[in-house]
Amino acid sequence: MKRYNPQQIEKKWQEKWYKSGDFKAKNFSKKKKFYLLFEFPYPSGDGLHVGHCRPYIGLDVIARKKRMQGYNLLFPIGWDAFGLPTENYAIKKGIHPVLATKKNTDNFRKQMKMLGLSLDWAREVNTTDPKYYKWTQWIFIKLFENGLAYKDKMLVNWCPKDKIVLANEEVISGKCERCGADVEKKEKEQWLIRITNYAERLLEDLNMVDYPERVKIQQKDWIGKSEGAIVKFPVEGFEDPIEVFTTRIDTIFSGTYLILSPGHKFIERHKDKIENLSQVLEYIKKAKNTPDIERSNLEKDVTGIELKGVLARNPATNEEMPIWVADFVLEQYGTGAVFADAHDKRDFKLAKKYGIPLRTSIIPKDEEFSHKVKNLEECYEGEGVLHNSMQFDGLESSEAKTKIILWLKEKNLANTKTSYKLRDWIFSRQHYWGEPIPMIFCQNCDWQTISEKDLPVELPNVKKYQPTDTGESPLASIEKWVNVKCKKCGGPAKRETDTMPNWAGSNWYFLRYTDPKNNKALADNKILKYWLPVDWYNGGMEHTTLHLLYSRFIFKFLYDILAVPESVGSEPYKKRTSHGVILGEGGIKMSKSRGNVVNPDIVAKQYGSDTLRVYEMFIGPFEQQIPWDQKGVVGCRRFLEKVYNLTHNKISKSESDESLKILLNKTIKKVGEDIELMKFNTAVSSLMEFVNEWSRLQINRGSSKKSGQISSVGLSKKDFKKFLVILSPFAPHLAEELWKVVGFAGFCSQQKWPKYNEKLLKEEKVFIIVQINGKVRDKIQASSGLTQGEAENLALDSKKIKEWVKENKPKKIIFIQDKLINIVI
RNA sequence: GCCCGGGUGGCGGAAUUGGCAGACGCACGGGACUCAAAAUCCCGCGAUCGCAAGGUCAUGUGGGUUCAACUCCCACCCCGGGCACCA
Repeated sequence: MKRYNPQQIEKKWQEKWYKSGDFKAKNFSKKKKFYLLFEFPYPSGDGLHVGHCRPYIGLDVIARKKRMQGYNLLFPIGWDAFGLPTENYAIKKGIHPVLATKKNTDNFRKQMKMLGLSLDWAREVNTTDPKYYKWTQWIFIKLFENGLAYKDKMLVNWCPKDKIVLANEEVISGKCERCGADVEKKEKEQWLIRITNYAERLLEDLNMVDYPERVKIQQKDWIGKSEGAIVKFPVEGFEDPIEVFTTRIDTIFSGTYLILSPGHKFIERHKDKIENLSQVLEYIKKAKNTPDIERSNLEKDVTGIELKGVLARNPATNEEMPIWVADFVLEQYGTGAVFADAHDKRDFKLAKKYGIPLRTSIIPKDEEFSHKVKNLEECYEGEGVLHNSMQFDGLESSEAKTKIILWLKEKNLANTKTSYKLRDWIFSRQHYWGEPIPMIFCQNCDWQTISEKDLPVELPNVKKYQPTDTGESPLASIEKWVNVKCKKCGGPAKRETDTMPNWAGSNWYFLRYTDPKNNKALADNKILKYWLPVDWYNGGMEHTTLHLLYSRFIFKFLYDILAVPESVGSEPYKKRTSHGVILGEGGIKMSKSRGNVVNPDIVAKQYGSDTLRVYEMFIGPFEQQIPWDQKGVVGCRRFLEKVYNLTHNKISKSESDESLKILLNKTIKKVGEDIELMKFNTAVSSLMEFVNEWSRLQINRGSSKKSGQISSVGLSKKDFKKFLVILSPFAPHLAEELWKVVGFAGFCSQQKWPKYNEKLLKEEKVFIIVQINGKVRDKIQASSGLTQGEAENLALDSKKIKEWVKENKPKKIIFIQDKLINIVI
């Protein structure tokens, strides 16, 4: 008997598949299109580990099934290859990043082919390819032309170790996302993108898409919409009032002082009126130099300083209010100023510390607690009933909010206002290995775009890839490249030397897949119209607030400027799912430094790619984190061997055994539904159950093991075909091999996905659970479809039940057909 | 602090959404085959009492709803993730 030898089988089928071109998507095919997408990888020097493989395999299972269901499937692949790791590697080894990228993508490609992924390799894209980033630059130019890209001097997050400006998104609790160093603040000119213009649409349009609820919630939280009011606080002897954003205008009557952020322009503008200016400036200087990590430490004592010599007035009470500066008030949010009262912990703390008067205006429901609040012993931040609030006394917070706004609005002292936490997107990086920003600066004519015909602005060769200590990119040192002529006045001008962040290329790559070779547009309009939107996009949870939000934004922008056909709609991804990370054994993160990385090449070499695929799907719920278990792999190998051994014989029966036929039907239904829900683990286990049953049946038929010729019992040719087809998304190589061995025509991967027979799902014989008072006491076999009366008779007839019931009369009987009967005594 | 997940055998996990808790796989124990081992196959495998039939207890903890709770409600504990002075 032949032995299962995946190493031999797999290579052969991979070659045949890729040669046949079966996985190529066809533009404008009459079949229904389906665009299935996973996040394209960053080709690191370390290669893929088993964790990366999980989403690829999962989506490949879906892809193979969809194709069998008759879809014209687009399942593409590409490389997100700009970025720091490659640059750092270049710096360290002195190898050009282009070469390093080539080496890494070659390795990734080899690994992915080894997994038998049914990708369309003809549409491969690479973000570092000038033909690709020409269009990334084109998008930037369009952003600029539409007033969405601008340069501004600002305090940026500066990583002193990586010497790079970080986006807010790249700062994780005050530390650099990449290297973990404490992030500093530095003032720099930066390109920014007005993503904030799209805040409302990015929020609102979440209603149009099928994303997991937690993804939507994270996006919503990140956008951080809050509705409130701008209130004007007049300042004694000044024309301009201080404006304050608040969501709690119901507490306005307790506002006893104002707090400004250290960078508030009021201070600079009215410095001559501030009596203690030098102390104030010192405080501000200190606050600005405090790293965010310390500023955001809630345990920390609050600090502040009063602006002596200036006073504001509460527009509701008309009382005088001292003006303070405190570092916990943020410049970037709202108006950079707040009114302070007893209903905010920080305001409360600050007032207690410096003896600023406080007053309450909200009473909580709890009576004992409300005493403490009124006596200013405790700070109450919630909503409640108003007091100390003149004509609004006795109102609930929610009602008071609308009424107070109306009242102040009439006096022109307030207006409703919506605020967002989302900030504009810092788009410059001072690094080599990124797309050059296609802009030129002329002293006389200001910033100008590079003409479209001169795109791409290719990355020039440099001697050193390190960023400079001044924070400029290494491009700045190439004078020949930097100095150009202004296209307007012909005078001397300079190129922008900053490059784009990683996200630039990944914002729109899924558009390029539809038409990867186009050199007239980022993609042809008709082709975009055919393929878009992406029907199903899977990716990691870590990209929810970064890549997913950015790419939705860029897509909306492209939609607005008609670079994307209108019929497609303004959301790029119809459905989003996410996968869980695979952890090392023992549940710790897999990482090179821990030395617990499992290489798929080694697993595949030992057990075969199909085993690796099946195991990665079987290991646990797809969207959940799961530790790798090397010992567990063997179970999947045994399963495939069993399939191989069972079928490596003549399959000749014309009709399957009834029980197997029924089970096969159930399995077809279960596997199909589970794949759609990404419940791959239970799909695999139901395939295992089927194979176990089939195998058990053969052995019971008394076939001789000695002869090594297990006669094929139980499964007909027709049903065996169906089985191979539903197995094939998980173990495509084995399915293809057996397809051929048994002598079926064509490729298994080209077959139709089988339909199950609804009639066969209902079993004729069922087990009915008999319970006494909700506890299982017996199971009775009966034909399906029994009525309550029939079931009752059967149940009460049973010996065991008789013993339990004895003389007691049933008080109540609950009956669920074909399932359960519960006798309450 | 706030917002999401999650807690089930020795382990990874199932459980049609309120109806047999522990499918499937690993590990482990016993047996068959073998001179022997590996491989393979069969049996067992939550705890506890019992020779057994069978009983009792058990899904993080404590309460509740229900004929019936892993599933629903309330309170709490623990683990993972996200946000974090957002006015």
